Amino acid sequence: MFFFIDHSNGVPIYEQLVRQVKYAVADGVLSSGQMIPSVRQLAQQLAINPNTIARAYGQLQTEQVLEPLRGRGLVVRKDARSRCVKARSTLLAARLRSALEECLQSGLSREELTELFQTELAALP
Amino acid sequence: MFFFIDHSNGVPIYEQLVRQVKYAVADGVLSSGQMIPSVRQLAQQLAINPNTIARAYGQLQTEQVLEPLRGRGLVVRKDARSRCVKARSTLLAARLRSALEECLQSGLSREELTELFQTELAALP
Amino acid sequence: MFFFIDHSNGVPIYEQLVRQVKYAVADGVLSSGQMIPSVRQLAQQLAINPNTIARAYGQLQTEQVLEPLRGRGLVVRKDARSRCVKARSTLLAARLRSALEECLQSGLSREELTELFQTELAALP
Amino acid sequence: MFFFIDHSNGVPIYEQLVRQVKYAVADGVLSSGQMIPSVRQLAQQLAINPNTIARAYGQLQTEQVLEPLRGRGLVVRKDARSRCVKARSTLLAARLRSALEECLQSGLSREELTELFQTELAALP
DNA sequence: GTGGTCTAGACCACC
DNA sequence: GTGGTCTAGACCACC
Repeated sequence: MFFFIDHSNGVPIYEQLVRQVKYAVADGVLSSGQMIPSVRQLAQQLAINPNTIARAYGQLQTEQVLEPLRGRGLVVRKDARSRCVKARSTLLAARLRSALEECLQSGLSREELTELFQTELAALP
Repeated sequence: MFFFIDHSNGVPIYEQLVRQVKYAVADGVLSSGQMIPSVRQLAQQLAINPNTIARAYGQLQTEQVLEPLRGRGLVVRKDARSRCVKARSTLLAARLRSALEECLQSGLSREELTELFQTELAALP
Repeated sequence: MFFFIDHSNGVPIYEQLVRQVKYAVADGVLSSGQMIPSVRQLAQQLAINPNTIARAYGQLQTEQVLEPLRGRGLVVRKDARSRCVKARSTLLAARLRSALEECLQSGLSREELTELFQTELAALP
Repeated sequence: MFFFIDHSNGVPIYEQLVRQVKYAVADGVLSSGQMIPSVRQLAQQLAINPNTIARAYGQLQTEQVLEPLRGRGLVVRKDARSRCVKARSTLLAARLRSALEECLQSGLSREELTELFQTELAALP
């Protein structure tokens, strides 16, 4: 699977999972009707407490991204993609905006910030 | 004074204070030898518990940004600025980088990301 | 457990704990991966406020001696020993040096000081 | 004068002064009947709050090391020397002992400690 | 007046 | 269960 957990960045693990599932659906990597890994399987794979996975999956059901397939597991809802695309925009914009705000409040000029953006973007794989 | 506390963003208050003091020193808003507000005074002004301020000030001493004038208060160390400029770069770069990483991992292309950056930057005051 | 708190020597309790944990790791009494007592447990055992323990544990994380297993507790980092050996040397040398300095500045000769050292060392259990 | 104040070692300034006066008397650098600097003069010279000097001098009177010379200042009592020699022994022995105790408790062997002692002693001016 | 430490206890996220 | 943060308030040394 394609989930990456960062144990050290302070973002709750279940929250990282929720986001990554949404991103995968938005991006089409996970498509409607597709089954996602079982709680146990993913817990083992990521070496994470099953409760944490369950919590993420629960939230994704509440947010109408996943739905249970009677006794067999969870699948991506067929109306999930547009919802996830929207969610992704919102989440990313908010994340980026708050980083930019901190930069400007720290005294960085817009020019310095733009330069920093380009440097960092270029440095990413 | 020029400190703004966001009680809702999950970042610990003492951590927000530590950063903002560093930014202020880096930016020259606080300069060497200058006294910073007393624990009690700042606590009252920000409506925050004095212990929380003291914790931030303690950390800033450990990081050699502030030094005590025994019994009189805390001042910015004379060698603090370059240290804070460096710290600011590190902190902001890390913050921005992790936001960009999330954007790219979510499936956004570099072009979309650059566009998002410009939109968000333009929207900020 | 093997921690001893001296409430009367002026050294902050959390600082005594930080040192003793470092010494225990340096000495191999605590080894990598080993869990340390929980905040509440140690607080009860030493009849100390949990906050004080938490403060010491927090500092030990900052200094990369301990790391969290989220939701389960704190363990000694696997690279902590060499760090603690170094820290122990530094701490003890500084402590001893400052005692020796005071002795010499007081007018004691090196011979008298050496004699005092031997007497005191012999008197210790 | 021959007083050295270390603002960074945590020992209260007045306590440093009290000790140093006792050491000077014990060592014969200050002898009976000799006047010591006035509160104001010493405060200015050491760039220290006069209250702090006054507190140290007060304690030295209580401990029968100094006595007032009606309206003209403080002098070393004529019976002060033996008292100070005794005090010096006690103070230095206690200081050294507590350093040695910490060393042994940290896991250092007596041999390592003796070696450390010799190294540190040799390194002092 | 200043900061530093500690206690007591609440609340939180995570597991 | 775990640690982390914060509030409230006491007490201390120092100036």
